[in-house]
Amino acid sequence: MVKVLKRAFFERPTLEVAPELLGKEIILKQSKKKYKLGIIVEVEAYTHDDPACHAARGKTPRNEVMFGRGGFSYVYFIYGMYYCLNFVTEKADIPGAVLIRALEVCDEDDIRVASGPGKLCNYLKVTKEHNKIDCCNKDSSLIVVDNNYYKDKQFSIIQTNRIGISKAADYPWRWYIKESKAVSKILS
DNA sequence: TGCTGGATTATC
DNA sequence: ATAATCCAGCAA
Repeated sequence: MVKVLKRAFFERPTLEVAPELLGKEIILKQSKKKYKLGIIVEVEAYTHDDPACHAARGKTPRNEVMFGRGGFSYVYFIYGMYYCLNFVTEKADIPGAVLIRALEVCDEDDIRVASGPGKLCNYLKVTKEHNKIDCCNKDSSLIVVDNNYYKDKQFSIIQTNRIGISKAADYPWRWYIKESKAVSKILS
């Protein structure tokens, strides 16, 4: 039984949603019978009053989806070669999103094939075509479900600083699962 | 219209 | 430490 995360899960304060996404499972449908799965083990939060947020200086064609309802995907292209996957949070007109930074995969030889925001999109084959998908609709090609490997296990969450940004670098808005070997980078 | 730098990653 | 490689956002 697949339990797709509901709109109400995403339409809450970004800082509450972000850590709760840890341990949830992303399912991406690549074709009729082909799926890619991954458990979220690392996230970062970006809010409306956050200088590092793409939506900080108003609505643009790129960040438009962040101003809509929660539960939609926000995918953007960066550094000329990578895509990043986010889930929109908060109710309509309040921009906010959670960047998915790492997934743990079970059916691959390399447990770190999706350990980084660019690598995970490469693994799932996420592109700009996956922007603005309603992930609360069970028929969508991209959904987040509550069934997962960590669900019935004891796991601890580490909260620390975000990675790779210059603005508001001191905000402790990155969370990851301590026990996972697929976390992108452990700061010491 | 032109320029700058980025929510990255692999490699030197 | 730096190259790879595009394009959004802003200045003019």
